[in-house]
Amino acid sequence: MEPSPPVAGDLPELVRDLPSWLLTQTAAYAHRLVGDGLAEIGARRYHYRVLAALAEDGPMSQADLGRRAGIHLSDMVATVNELAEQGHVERTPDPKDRRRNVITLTGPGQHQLQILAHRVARIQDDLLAPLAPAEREVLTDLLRRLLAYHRD
Amino acid sequence: MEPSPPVAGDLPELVRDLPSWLLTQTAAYAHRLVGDGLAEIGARRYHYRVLAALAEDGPMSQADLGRRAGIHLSDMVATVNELAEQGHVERTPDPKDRRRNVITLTGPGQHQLQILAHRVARIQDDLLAPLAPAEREVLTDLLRRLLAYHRD
DNA sequence: TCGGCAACGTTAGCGTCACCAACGATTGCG
DNA sequence: CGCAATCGTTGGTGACGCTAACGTTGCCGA
Repeated sequence: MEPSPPVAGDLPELVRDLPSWLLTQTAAYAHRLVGDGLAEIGARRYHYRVLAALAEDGPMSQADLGRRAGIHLSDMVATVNELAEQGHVERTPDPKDRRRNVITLTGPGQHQLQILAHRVARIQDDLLAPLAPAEREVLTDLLRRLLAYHRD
Repeated sequence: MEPSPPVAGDLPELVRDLPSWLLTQTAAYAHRLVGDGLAEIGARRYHYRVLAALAEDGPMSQADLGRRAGIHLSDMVATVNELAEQGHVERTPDPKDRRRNVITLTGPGQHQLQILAHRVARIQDDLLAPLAPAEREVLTDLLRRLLAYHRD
């Protein structure tokens, strides 16, 4: 379902300790944990992002939603299709602007978001299992700063 | 050349602060930095890993090399092809075992490895730019522990 | 000694993720 | 009023790591 992370147990020294290597490897595990965890209940990462955005900001056009959730416009089509099929969102034409679809979170969608959020939270715990609470704080803080820096 | 990292400037709260999100996002930037940096001189990540493995352990079969560098057997074909075309490795049939190719690092290959290693080191610096030396240590330590844990 | 199993290298193809290009339909600005 | 921009949609790209299949070659036990 998800590609496994690279099995590299013990790479060359010149690679093993590179921060970029450590980052991409741990990210691969994180990615798989989340992907598998969501797949178990028939969901995807994109679903979670979209539902979260809708819950926080209310109904909006497909394009706005994509921007809000960091999902490419052309990938929104399938994502909204899937969520609509599952009954978690509704896609209705905007009468005020007939180019647009308005995407609305349904009741079941709100419930699904809770389920996904709960599951995702548990996965974070699995991910950070070997770290003490204070260390988890340190890690997320460092990553947040790195991310902010590179986002410019 | 490389897919850009997700542009998500300001995702929903339910996503923004997840460790798995921070990890995969920073990893995406790291990945792109390295990929772009190597592409500028006509190299790939795989090239660096293969050359590093050869430099450390000497000539070996294509399969062993793949295992050592954490590269799938079926991806080794193209990788070795490219490196051989560039004259950085040599692929010779093993007279002792005619199933095998023995891959050898050439002189120019050693030189190329130095170039790549230097470039990669500079990229690590770009990546960690916003962090103080001590913080960099903390980050790599935490990541190393995460990785060791999930590798089981 | 030889029959079958295992390893090697190779080709082909998949699935995910994020992307780009192009298109018709619609809107809104100058 | 016409032209540019936006919206949703389709189809395709490229990197990455994977699986499946196949012919060749080596090895080991009966």
